[in-house]
Amino acid sequence: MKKNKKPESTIVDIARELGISAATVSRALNDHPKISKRTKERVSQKALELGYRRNQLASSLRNSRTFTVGMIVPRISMFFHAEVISGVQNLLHRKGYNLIICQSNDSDEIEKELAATLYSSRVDGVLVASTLYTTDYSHFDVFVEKGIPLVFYDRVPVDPYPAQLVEGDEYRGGYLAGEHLAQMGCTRIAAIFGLLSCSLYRGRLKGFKDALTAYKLEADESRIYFHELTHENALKTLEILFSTKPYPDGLFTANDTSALAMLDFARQRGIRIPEDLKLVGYSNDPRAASVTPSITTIDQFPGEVAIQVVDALGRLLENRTKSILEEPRTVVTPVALIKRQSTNPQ
Amino acid sequence: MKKNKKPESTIVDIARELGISAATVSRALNDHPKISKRTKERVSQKALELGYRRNQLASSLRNSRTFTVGMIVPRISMFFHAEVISGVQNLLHRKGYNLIICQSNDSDEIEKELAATLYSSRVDGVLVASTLYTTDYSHFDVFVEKGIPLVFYDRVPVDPYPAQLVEGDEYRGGYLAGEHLAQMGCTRIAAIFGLLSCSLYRGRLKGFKDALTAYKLEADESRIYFHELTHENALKTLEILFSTKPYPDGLFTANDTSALAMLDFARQRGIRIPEDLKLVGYSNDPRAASVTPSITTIDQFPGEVAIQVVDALGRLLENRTKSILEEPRTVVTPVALIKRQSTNPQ
DNA sequence: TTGAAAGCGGTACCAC
DNA sequence: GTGGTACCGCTTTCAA
Repeated sequence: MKKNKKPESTIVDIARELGISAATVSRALNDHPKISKRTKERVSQKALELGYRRNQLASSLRNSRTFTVGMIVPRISMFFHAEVISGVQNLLHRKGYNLIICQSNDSDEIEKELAATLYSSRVDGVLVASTLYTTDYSHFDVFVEKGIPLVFYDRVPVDPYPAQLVEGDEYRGGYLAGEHLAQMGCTRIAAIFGLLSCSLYRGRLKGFKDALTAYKLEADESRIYFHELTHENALKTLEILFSTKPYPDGLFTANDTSALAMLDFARQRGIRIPEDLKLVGYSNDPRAASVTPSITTIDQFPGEVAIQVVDALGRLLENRTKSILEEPRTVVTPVALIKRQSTNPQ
Repeated sequence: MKKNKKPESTIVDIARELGISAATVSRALNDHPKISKRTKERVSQKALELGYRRNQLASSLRNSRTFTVGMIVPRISMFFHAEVISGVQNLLHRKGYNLIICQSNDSDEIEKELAATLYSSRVDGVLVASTLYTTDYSHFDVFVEKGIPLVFYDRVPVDPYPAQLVEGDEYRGGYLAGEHLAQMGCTRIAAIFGLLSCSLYRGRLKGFKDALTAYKLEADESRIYFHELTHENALKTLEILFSTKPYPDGLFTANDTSALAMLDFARQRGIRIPEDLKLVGYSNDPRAASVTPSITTIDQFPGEVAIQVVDALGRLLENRTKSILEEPRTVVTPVALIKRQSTNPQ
């Protein structure tokens, strides 16, 4: 099988064939107002004929615009992130932007490296959901310094950082969960959160505590655990929680994976849900709806997050060309309590 | 807030400050063997000092290599694809490649447009899981003609196309499903497949039929349905399937979403699973494991698919630089039957 | 071991 | 309405 690579054709080729200048071809292809209709037609005709396709690299180099956005997430396959990425990609595509996707695998080392790569690629903007462990955000400084639009979402810097933020309403999510458990009559409410180095869990914890206080149930610190929210970790914690009576009668887990672990644990130990224990998760993972009992959880509306993220980015991209200044701003996206069987005693 | 964009520094800046030529700086940064150690040190020192970061655009334009791979999938958030993308991104990152991710939303129009965009971006290679409706693959011809590595996976061209293919073992998946239902004693086996315009369902159908034949159960065409595999469509079909007795006692659905629909339908109609009907899905969606009864399904090992895809691409990328020819080849990735409660009568 | 200069493909300013 | 030309930042051949 012979490999006969067709050569790439350039505007110069078109120009030569048509006996006009490359400048004119460029203008024609960009629908410049001062180029005659006839020339435009001849050019686009010839472009088609030669199979010409713009070399975006050359164009970007010249214009300092790549029409490419970089995105860093912890893991692409996490339900919430997959949904956000999907939404973001669709919205960006409509605006004519490409999306370079990177995952940090929750390693701040990798995150750092990815930031450097994205900068090298001269992306027009960057979207970041940082790792659980990022406390030093200085690897993003380069974008701030160069005025490159930077939007953090979901997991955002805890300390002030000069970039746009799109956060879920974590406080409200935590509050709704705590309130719901209280309203359903729980009095010994336990909770499992992720590490407080991450913005997410700070807000959820605060909301949760405030809700208990509001319902005259003081949050029992000894029943609140903090660790990476994996299935295994959850099982270990549950083992402890259910080692001494009185057992908790309510549990809030800051993700659905941990809530699913509780279901497994309950089955194994003969704990009835919701009769003996009421359970609330977080994220509205599809599995939460399909298990029996289905799990009450907090929806984060990833589609809405995507909209807000792209919106914030869009404003920055426009302002950049108009060189208007934009103050760092925080957008808060809604959450909602999805009531299901795990808290419903009938 | 003042916007004091730091200017980008280039190799020319470094050269000027050091009183050497840009050529030398370039070579030093690329660790060229003939540059003195001392010069290299001075250069990298100064680069750090000036906050220099390579402009990958300029480099790519010059070298005709972008170290960027484009990927087109139907929907990023579909479980299987999210997993593959995740794997692919991690593997490509190790090889020093970026990943531009695009979704066709199962529209062949969009797919066409995306192919053009990726070509314009001069990606070094392209990975595609095409739409359910793509029959004309000519929008990918440009990659073939220009010798740009092209790998189809999962949903691959049905007719011969000169590109690398990574396919799941659809035939075996269908066979395993049919065989399992037969072995569990089903005699009136129904099935729901996607449209046969898509490579996936052709293979699954054939395997399924062959299995039934092997077990002396002729596949009853009137119990086999073909349509887009959504929850709603499945419910409609089930309504028909369960409108006249004798009801089916086994059902194979070519995705898990449809199997989940069957569960809903069964609950609503008082059909007991697995007692009255045994059910097998496809994909090993996380929900299939968590529902009650849990659903027997076919695992597609997305991680393995990712490995094979990147492997095929990697070979092409290398061969391209060595300009060795590579014949179109098909890699088949394994599938496995995951037995669960929906087919287990105890 | 290093420098000068051409050029990757396209764009935009300045002329005519 | 169109052409000439410099230039975006980096690489590489050729020469020294």
